[in-house]
Amino acid sequence: MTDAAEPLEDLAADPEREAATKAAVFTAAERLFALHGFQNVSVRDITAEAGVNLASINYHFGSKDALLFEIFRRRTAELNRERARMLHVAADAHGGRPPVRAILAALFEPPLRWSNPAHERRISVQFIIRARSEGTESMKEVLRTDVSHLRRFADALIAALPQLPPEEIYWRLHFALGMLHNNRFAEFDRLHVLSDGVTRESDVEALLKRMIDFAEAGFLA
Amino acid sequence: MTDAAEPLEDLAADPEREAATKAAVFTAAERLFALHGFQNVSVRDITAEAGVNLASINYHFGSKDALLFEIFRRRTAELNRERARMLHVAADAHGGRPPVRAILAALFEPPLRWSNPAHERRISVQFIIRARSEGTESMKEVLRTDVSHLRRFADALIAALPQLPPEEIYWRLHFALGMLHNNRFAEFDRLHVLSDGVTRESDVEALLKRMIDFAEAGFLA
DNA sequence: ACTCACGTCAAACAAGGGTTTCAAACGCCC
DNA sequence: GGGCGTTTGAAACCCTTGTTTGACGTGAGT
Repeated sequence: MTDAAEPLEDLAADPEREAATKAAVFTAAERLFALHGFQNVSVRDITAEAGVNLASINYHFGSKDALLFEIFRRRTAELNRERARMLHVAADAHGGRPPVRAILAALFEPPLRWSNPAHERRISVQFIIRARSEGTESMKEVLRTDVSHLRRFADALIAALPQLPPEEIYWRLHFALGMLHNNRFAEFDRLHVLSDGVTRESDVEALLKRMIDFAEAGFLA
Repeated sequence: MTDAAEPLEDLAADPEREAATKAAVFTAAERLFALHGFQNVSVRDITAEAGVNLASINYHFGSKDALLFEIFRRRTAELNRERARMLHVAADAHGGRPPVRAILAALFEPPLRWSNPAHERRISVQFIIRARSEGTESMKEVLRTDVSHLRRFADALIAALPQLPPEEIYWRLHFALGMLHNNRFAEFDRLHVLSDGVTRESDVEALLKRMIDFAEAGFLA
């Protein structure tokens, strides 16, 4: 098996000699999984794209599922950290009770900004979104039970909207997340066809504002 | 194994005696696909659940993908038909220009009503939602290019909101659909954990009202 | 120079997948 | 009842998959 005390520091700035092929596998896998789906990518596809040997995945990660899970773990952790940071900043700026709009910004901004075509983490966002619908059982288990991250946002919204019953808040948060998770390449394509090219997904700043406007109105209804 | 050769529900318009096993395969496949995902269900799983021979799928449908596509075709057609009907009724009731709320109701009501635990088509809705994220290439092709159904709703919304630029309408329709497509079993589970059991997905009427309230406010923002 | 841990490589393995085959059984019509 | 197209049954086929194996190369430590 591999080592148990895994250095879970970021792989972007890694000690290049020991983890060269491991990093190559990681990035190639993330890319292929995000583009074609988890089940439609074989370990041979990944190792071919990364230019490494077939056995590398099992040697460095243990199994294909473990590799998947490690990508999932790292990317969701990064996303959650950035979201929590923004929520914290918003709380500080508003005396501990940020308004709905600021909470929604903390929820939407990180994934949206990262979806910018020029951003290095664009593919990571697509990977995370995909994990939600086609993830393995262990990933779904995490998504289902680890709600501590989301609870912060729910609590902030409950504090910002004291006139609404919490049940209503939970549902509206569910709706807002649905809006967000629908931002997949395939859905953009459909929208592009429907609008005859009017909609431009590449303008993420405009999209972010649109999403926040829509969701804020929904919360304040 | 179980009483599988029982479903005498006719298959829309089939001579019922010859298609007994075909119908059994159809319903078993829809159920398993909706519950466990397309790639996680083998033809052996389906034929075992249906209590028919392994070769039945290839004989009656040609291939596993063709079976998938036929279920997809039929269920989306049914859903689109019902939606179009409701939109038509709403248009008649409002002199050809139904308000936003009526349009959203036509969009949300059919899939939501069918999601009622007691409804026979509950599983079909989950199947359709799944097709959007894990469908085969041919299914995605249909979803991407066949936008005639959705165009009716977009046009109705544009007529109902003349002060908004069409681009804005398209995006908000995209958001509304995201809200809807997020209604998967797994997401309900997560919401259930988060809210500590406060939210009840079984109350589809309340959920429908909540969704329409939220989306209407977003459109009128 | 020897050792030994570590990474890499080609090859093979075992399992599961969808599909095909062909004989047997069935249903219907003359 | 006999013929004939259709459906079912059990078995096999063949390909892809993830994983494992054991040899080989490398490089630092003594």
